[in-house]
Amino acid sequence: MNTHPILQFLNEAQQNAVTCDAPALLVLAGAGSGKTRVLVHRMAWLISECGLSPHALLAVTFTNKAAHEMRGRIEDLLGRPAGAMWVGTFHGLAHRLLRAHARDAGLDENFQILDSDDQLRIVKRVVREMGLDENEWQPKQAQWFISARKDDGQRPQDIKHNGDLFTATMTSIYSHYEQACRQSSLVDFAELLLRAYELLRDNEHLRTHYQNRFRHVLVDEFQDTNAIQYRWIKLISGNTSAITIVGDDDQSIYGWRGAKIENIHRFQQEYNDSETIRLEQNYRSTSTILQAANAVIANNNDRLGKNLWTSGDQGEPISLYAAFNEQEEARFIASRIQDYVNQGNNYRECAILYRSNAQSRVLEEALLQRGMPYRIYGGLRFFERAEIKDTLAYCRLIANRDDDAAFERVVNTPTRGLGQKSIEVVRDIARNHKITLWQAASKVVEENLLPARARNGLMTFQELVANMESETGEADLHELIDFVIEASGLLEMYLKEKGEKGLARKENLQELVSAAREFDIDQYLYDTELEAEEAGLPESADGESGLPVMEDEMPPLVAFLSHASLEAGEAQAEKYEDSVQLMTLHSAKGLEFPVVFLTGLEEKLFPHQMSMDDIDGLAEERRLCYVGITRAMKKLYLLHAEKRRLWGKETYPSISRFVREIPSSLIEEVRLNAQVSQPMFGTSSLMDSDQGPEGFQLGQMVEHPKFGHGVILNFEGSGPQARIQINFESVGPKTLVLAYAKLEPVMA
DNA sequence: GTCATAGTAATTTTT
DNA sequence: TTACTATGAC
Repeated sequence: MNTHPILQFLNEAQQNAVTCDAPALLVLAGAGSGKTRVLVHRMAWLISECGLSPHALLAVTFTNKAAHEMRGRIEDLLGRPAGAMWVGTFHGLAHRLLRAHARDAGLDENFQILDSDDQLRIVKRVVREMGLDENEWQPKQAQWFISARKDDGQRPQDIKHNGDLFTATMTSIYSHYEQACRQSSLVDFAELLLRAYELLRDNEHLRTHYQNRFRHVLVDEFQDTNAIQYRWIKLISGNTSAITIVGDDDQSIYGWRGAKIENIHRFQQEYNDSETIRLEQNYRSTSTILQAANAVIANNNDRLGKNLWTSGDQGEPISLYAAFNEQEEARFIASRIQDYVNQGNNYRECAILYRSNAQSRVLEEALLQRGMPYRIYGGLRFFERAEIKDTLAYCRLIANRDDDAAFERVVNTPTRGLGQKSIEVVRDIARNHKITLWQAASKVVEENLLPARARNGLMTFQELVANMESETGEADLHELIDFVIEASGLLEMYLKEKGEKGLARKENLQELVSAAREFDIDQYLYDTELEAEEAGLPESADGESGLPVMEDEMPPLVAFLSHASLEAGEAQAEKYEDSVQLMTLHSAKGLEFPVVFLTGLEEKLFPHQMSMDDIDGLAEERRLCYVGITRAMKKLYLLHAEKRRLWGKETYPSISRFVREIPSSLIEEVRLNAQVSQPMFGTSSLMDSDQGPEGFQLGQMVEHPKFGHGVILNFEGSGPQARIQINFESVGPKTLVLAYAKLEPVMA
């Protein structure tokens, strides 16, 4: 056992991962195996033992939370600030690159970032301006199309539609949308990544610079990377930098968002000198819980393979409860939590997880009824609130009059007599002259193209924005925002809202001012830190190559606006109160709780209807289930309802296949009168493997005499009753009685 | 410009 | 069922 301080308290696999000197390292880290710890310790190791400067490290994560945590922990470990180290999210780092080299990236210095809300507005406008029917060509769908293509690295000209009307139209919308963004100097989230990639790809000078600078690139949650992120990582690390990726193929749950689980396989192929280290010892859960998780995930194909184990106790059995309906499910949970808390524990140790947000209401009601405190994750975040976005829209116009998204948002907020008609006139002018809305508005005013009232409204608006700028020329950021809130009339408008709402909005606006004040200070501290670090590093290539360092001259307002888009803030406050935690399975990833309730374990709900028809969707649902199970430390409850109201209709769902994939020996069924017994559901349906009755396997390709080829999705029952669900290429999913189905396996 | 009503669609979410 | 959008009446 190595006793180096950095390696203390790490197990052997963790130590190997920290000290590995292969040029490319893949760490397959199971749930609860100390993934972040390894990453942080490896960075500390590289700095203190391998002599790398913090300047030469690049660490990438997906969420701001993870990035902050990583930076904090590495600074703790090193005992000093690591300002010069690039630690951030893909989007944050891409943004940083684009700010530093805006010109080379073909962007305006003052470009701003669109969040998905703003993006949708622009897409909507584009669709309308193209004269397309919004019902036939839904903006939401177009937005999705554009993002998906960008995530895949495709520009409109790269897309081949082969006469396909859908693709052709969508591509055309994409193209028009791009133009609109360019005109307004706006960049959406996917664009940040794509643009940053293209910047390095097309600019050899910059590429070489960054490849030389970053001697070691580390990526967290690698299973969540999309195509363009992978390519960006490859490009920036070049052929000479070392690379460490950490991930877990079994926890890939964002395939629907463009994440490519195959990137892990690709990495192994493309870096043929790579080494793979598995972290399989789990420090979180009881062995019962781990066995259940392992059994479920074993039903997936194409895994890299990994078996979690623990040296800990077997712990309590998993409780399975069949509720009458969703209300009863909720009441049961509430009463169990009550019992748990009465034994001297805290609410915050309990988490209720569900597949879709719609399920949360009934759960909330049950908790409310008992007066139990709870907190829901997800929902509107601070910078997404209407009042905040309105205020920031004014700020964006101060920084850049050509920001059409901001213009549209507040040109008539608060109302100043500009209805749809008037705005339509402005839009027309803008489109016909290929100018921005602000420029078009000026033209409308000058040439008197609108009735007096509307014309006055436009003039007032333009003067208002101009005044805001001149009045606050020398002011600090928070003073500017304070001024905008007042002068725009937004405060007055919101205070008129009835009930508590107006007051809450006012508080949020005040909160925005304090956020701006803190941002001023942070920004100042960060800059000085950075300079100090850079100055102390003579080997830095920045000076001699004439490349700008970072954030050299970003105006505070532009910096703050970017910050607001990139870090939407916490979803809900009051996080210090002891409360039950409610969230979707997706948002539970990365968290852990002593007691976990997995709700709605029913076919069509979990696995969800929309993911049931193909084997990939099903595999992702199963991974989601794996994530859910592995959140639990001590006690896991599985719940399903026999009757559930779904969209106003009563349904009688059957128990989720995932429950049946857990060995029955790990489960005890909770009966209504609180007695406990062994599981009762059909002895044979509780199968401990993915083996079908006749040796067929889930995901296997089979041939049916009538329906042709299809993939096996599920088995139900056994004996003469046994049925099998297959997704046929010709007719889609079908459930057949196995005994009559005359299936033949098909060799791949 | 605001309010009421009808119609529609309905995972998962971060940046 | 609900929640959101679009439309039409005042």
